[in-house]
Amino acid sequence: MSLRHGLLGLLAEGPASGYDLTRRFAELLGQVWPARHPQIYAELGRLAEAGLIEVDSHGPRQRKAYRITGAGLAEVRRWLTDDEVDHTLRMEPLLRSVFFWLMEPADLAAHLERERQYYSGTAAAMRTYAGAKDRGEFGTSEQTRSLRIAAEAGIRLFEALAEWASWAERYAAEHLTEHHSETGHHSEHPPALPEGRPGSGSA
Amino acid sequence: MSLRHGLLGLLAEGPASGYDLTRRFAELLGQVWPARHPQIYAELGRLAEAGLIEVDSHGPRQRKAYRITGAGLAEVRRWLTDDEVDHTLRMEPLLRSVFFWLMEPADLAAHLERERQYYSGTAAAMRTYAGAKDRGEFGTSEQTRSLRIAAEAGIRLFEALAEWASWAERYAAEHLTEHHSETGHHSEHPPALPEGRPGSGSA
DNA sequence: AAGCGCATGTAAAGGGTTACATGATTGC
DNA sequence: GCAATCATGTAACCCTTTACATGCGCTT
Repeated sequence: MSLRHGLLGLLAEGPASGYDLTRRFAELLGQVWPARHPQIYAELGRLAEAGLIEVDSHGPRQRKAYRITGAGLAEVRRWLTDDEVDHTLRMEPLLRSVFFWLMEPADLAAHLERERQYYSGTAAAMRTYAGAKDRGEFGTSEQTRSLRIAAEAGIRLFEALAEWASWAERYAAEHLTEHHSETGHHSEHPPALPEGRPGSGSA
Repeated sequence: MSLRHGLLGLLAEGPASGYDLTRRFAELLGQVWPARHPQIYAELGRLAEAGLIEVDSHGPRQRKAYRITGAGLAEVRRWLTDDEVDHTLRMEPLLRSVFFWLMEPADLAAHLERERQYYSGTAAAMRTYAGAKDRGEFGTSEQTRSLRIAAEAGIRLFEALAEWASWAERYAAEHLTEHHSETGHHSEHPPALPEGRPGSGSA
């Protein structure tokens, strides 16, 4: 459960309301840790009850800003230094790639081309953003420096994916097109499998 | 909900039991789409009820293998070609990176070094695996080719992350160590929070 | 006064993990 | 016979999303 710590981390920069945090999460963290407002409001309630944050001010409309407490700040720091990193990755596009052999070559080529464009577009947007930071357009605070590091990860990740998609297009064209019908028709049942394999190893 | 389609995709290769699929998910897909056995058994039940898979055979012990149906095969293919790709990424290590400014420089350096090792180790393991595939050690079926493409994504992704961690170590040493002390000394407590900014916009 | 965007929430359902429970077979 | 492993499942809980609901304040 990292949403808790993500919220504490953002609040470490200064007071903010649930609404602020929702937008901040979407803009800044949406790419690596999505969170919708109901979850954020609920978590803020729990954080307040645990004494890690407290109400800072009430503003116009029903606006309610929270402030991090000493205990809260200690807790983010404990998380950052002591808690084990969870390397679990969940990425639908890569799950799909395992099943590319089930696709028609033409569909696969189109798919990979769309993916390539998506990744390189995202990488480009991040590169632009990082460039602005490097020119000091967001100041030179330590928060900004951290964000610059995060942006660099995004750039490298999405560039790697764009290059992968491009590589995969070529690889598939070479290795995955067989005599595969030009008719658009394909066999009802895929290659029947070696039956059984009850306790077989795999990989 | 991609677990459903992941299971169908694996079953497209041939009949398998919940137990087989659990291990297959862990070995093959654990890195991009984790799934535990209770979730898998539950989903298999739903898939069978929906007519997308059916019981193929009962084996020793209580083993119960499923086989994909024509409707199931059509459904995976529909997913692969028609369903929009969900690019949502969830990656705790990158979430953390946004909050690096809250860490002691020494702790951060240690953290980044551990991360670098983790990523380059994982990339190396995948490279070895891909090499075996390239030497034809797993045959030359279309399934194997697909897996080779997926492995390539893993290699590139983890290599990119390893290089990022290495870059971040240098960047942090240069930009994130306060007055850039050559003394190796740093203050006990990082910058006290800028108070205030109640209703401020963000980003 | 109408409409939009701000701002906060609740309810219900879905997806996913952890812990618990149980029985069958194989190998020693 | 005993232990290890195969194999399946249930129950409870937690995390996350979607849909619904409401009210305030600003602009036109």
